[in-house]
Amino acid sequence: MTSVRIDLSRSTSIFHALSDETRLAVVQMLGDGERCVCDLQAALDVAQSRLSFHLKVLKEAGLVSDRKDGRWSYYTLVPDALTEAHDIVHTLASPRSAESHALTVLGRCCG
Amino acid sequence: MTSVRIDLSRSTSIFHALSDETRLAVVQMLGDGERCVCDLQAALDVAQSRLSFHLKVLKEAGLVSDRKDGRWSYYTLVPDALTEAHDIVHTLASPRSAESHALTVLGRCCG
DNA sequence: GTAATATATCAGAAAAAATTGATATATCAA
DNA sequence: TTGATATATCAATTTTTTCTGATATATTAC
Repeated sequence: MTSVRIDLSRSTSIFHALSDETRLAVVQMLGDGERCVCDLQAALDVAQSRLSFHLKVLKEAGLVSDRKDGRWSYYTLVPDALTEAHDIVHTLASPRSAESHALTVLGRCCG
Repeated sequence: MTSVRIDLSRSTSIFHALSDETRLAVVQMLGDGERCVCDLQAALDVAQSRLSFHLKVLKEAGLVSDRKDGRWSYYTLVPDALTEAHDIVHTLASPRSAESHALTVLGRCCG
């Protein structure tokens, strides 16, 4: 199994992005595929500037990406980012050398 | 594959607990096994009340448990909690019905 | 007993994150 | 062109989180 060293701040950034109910709901909706902001807003019933703020947090954490088409912005999950999050959690659950404070990701654990 | 419905607030609580470098470092150390607070403090070089605060956040999220023995408190990872975190992330990466806002955990994806 | 140690908790300060309402920008429709 | 729509951003405020220093409690050592 490959082993990749990552930094704690990347990990906390991802977890922080996932630590809010509105943002999790967005991620959940995007799990079904690309959505425009207007659809997210209609489904989640949040103020427009607030949704925009949360989308920015997700984007800065690398969890979603966006593209513009006409008047609409479409957001999509970045599949690698969730895989990364998955691997980090998996790694946290596994023992490693006590003296190493750098987090060593163990690599893909499932298909 | 079994499918368990969980709530968003449980998920955000877990992710919030993991969204801090000190707390991640603690989780990492506990990955090797139980540690007393004094050992964590020595290794992480943080103020005592600050470490105590972070341990409380982890404990309230159900990620660690503690036991008292004489003057010392020992903290351990709660293995089920990391498995739960792992499953939640795994679930987030998978499509599900758009109208369901409850997060449906797909179940164990790897041994 | 007294002193030292390990830890938790508390109050206040500081820092960070989230919310709100307003405004700006671009695009499209009429 | 005028007006409406989709979205982003900004400033001000509010809320939440974190940090610090002090104090409290229990345990053990002397």
